[in-house]
Amino acid sequence: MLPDTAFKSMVWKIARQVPAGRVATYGQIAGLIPAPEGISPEQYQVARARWAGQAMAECPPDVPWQRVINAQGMISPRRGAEEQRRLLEAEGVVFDGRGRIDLARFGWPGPSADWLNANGLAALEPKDRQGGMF
DNA sequence: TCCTTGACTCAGA
DNA sequence: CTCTGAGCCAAGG
Repeated sequence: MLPDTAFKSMVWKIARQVPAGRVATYGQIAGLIPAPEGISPEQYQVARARWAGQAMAECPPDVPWQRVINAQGMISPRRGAEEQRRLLEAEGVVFDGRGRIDLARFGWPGPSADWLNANGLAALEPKDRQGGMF
């Protein structure tokens, strides 16, 4: 589904950096990855978050997929959502009455500057801009 | 070729 | 703060 395999690999690579007990959002992860070849920055800007979601749907077993959630601090409804919540709670993540996680407390700050440099990435853009799905 | 269907996000009411 | 609507790319039927 995703045209660029490198993009998917990058999403997974970043997702693997999220420590237990912390959560990252699709847009946050996608925001660290430069636009794939052939995609205009404008288009990428609005579609990347959905792409990140798509990439997570195909992630290999060694990726802590449960630590990636949507920008509202909630688990995106789908098959397997219950298990995701269980795994997160087991790591110490707390959900409020409506199934939301306080990103101020459990949100992942992002990879270190060193890690970004080592992987040829730029720092997270100021504001994660708007979404757009697949 | 047309239509549907997604692990999304943000602006505006 | 919560809820709604619109924008969005690509694969598969």
